[in-house]
Amino acid sequence: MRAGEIVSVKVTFKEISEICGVSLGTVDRAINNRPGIHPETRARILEVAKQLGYRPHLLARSLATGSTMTIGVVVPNLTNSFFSELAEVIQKGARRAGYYVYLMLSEYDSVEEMESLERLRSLNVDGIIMTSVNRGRSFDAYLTSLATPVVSVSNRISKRRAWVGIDDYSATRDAMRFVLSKGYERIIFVTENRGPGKVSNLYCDERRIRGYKDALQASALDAPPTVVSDDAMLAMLDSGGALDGKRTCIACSCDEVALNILNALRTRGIAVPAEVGLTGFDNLDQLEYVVPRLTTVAYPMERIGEEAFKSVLDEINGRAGGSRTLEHLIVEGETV
Amino acid sequence: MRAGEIVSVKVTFKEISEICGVSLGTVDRAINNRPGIHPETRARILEVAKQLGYRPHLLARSLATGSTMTIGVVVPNLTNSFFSELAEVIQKGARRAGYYVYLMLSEYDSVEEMESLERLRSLNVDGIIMTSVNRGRSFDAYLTSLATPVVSVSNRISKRRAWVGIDDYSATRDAMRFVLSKGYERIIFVTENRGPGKVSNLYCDERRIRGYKDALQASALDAPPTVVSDDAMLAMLDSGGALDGKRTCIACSCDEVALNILNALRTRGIAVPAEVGLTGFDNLDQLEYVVPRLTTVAYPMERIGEEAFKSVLDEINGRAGGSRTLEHLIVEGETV
DNA sequence: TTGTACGCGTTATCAA
DNA sequence: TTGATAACGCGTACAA
Repeated sequence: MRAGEIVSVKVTFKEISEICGVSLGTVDRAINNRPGIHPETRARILEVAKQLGYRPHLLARSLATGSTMTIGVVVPNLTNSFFSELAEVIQKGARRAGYYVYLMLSEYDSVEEMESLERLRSLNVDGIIMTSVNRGRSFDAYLTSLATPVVSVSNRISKRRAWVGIDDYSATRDAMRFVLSKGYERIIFVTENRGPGKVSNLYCDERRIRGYKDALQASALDAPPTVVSDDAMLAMLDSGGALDGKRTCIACSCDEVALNILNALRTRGIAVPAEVGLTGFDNLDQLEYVVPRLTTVAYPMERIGEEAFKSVLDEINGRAGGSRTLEHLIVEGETV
Repeated sequence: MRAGEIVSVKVTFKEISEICGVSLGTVDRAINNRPGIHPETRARILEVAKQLGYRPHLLARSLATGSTMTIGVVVPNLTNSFFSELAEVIQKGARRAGYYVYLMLSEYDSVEEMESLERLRSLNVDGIIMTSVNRGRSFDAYLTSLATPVVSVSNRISKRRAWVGIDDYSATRDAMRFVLSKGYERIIFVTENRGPGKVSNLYCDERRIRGYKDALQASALDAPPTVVSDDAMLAMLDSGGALDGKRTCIACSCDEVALNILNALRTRGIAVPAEVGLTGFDNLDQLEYVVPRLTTVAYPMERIGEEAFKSVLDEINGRAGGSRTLEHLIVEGETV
């Protein structure tokens, strides 16, 4: 074995201390750059540690210190790029601050989400950022019982819990007003059907639906608000119920749904926006590649990630995390 | 405090043992369902544990057992949905087997990738799956020094290391043959320029380039193989150098690049495939929303994730992980 | 069936 | 400047 060669044997403070003829405490002082050690001793120990390929045992360290420098991130999936963008942004921010990320997926399943939280808690993560599919007082109490800072993104869990997102209500209302200003006589609101056993009554869905309804009711339109699932919307298109003469716009609760509807419309030979209007929500990166450009609601994803991380970090350090509502913007595409 | 109420105080074997008037060993037998304990004792202990809201301390457990039931996943980013799809698939597979995922991003930076690996090693993950941006014998030796199973996906690291992917060479050659069969007289191959400081000579890029070159050289075409970066390709489009009369196809090393080129062509009013052909590689889910349908190379992402996980799992359990080459398929879209 | 004692690798406190 | 020792929470081998 040559000097400097990387070795695969597990080397701990113990081996180093024996070789150097010092105590564990001194090895610790050298490795972790603590004061109260002779420079020469430190140099000698560090040299040996390097030769042996010493690697700190983070589990042992965390057990001793109580801190893991890790935050948990729980999102429904990575398929919807809203979540993968969010996860990536949080990852980068965390890393800059010396933190790392444990990623868990809930699949829009409330039980899986709870299991994820249990595990993160058992792993002693320092904090958790989640787009929660659970919510309400009892869930909030449960989170509190974790004795770990938890901040939510997008889906508000309760009034008292730190939350970062946009004003979904106003954003949707603004979008609907924009649609109405274009002379549409009817707007159908489409939400995502996530399948059996999956959570459907998400906070941000509700806020968006309310924004839609209020915008409609405040308008001169006589057509009542209509909220349907994406499945139902497709069925309506097939039955011809969607286009009954009135100038109609299909407003989707998120881009993901809007893209699917756009495909369905294309398949059926229905022109957008000539025959029917379409709007989304999120302004996903992938919209860049979709023609026609979707009219949607944009907001700064990077800042959401940053603020969410800042918020957990505050709570980790004993300060109040606090909620932040970020600004939104209507992206005037070509589908309305 | 009511019975059954969730409590936030940290509760360990010690508290439970004191309350129940038994030893730590007995608490362990009850909690971890070990034999050699009186059913009544067990029931009593479990009841108390439940009341107190006991949660296992996974760090302590891992320190004692040496196993974390966690695998590390290192990918460049989550923006390219190839990676987010992969991460999600691995996540699900791991979870089904009782494993969890620690996610790290390398940003196509070889140093960041090494740091990620160091951390995963220090966290004592049981295994690692990565789309490596480093490679070669010395890197392979470094991985071996981690004393942790590492299998690579897509980018092969060395001949001896377990790897899961497709035959990039044949896949690209097949795609090029398909393009040639459509009467194209020239094919330009475009790779991704990941920016300064980022890795560019990836294994799969190289394999695809070779497949491209060999297909061209085996053809009747007199035009020499031309490999350029996406930046350079855009410049060529502006200078008009790309379309000089010959029937040309732009073959991209991945869908991500192809989509960007497609946008560029659209912006410049160049019709696809009428004026120029275009192919991608990966068959990303998001292609579903892009018109015209991109001609590309498809492969089963779920199976790649499954096989990769199966391979690490094998190595974790002391068996040889082994490499697997999965099948690919040319997706005949509308861009050639 | 139950209890004891040691080890996992590190940090932290107190003496020396 | 250094060393010894007790945590941290749990697993495990052995003894009772």
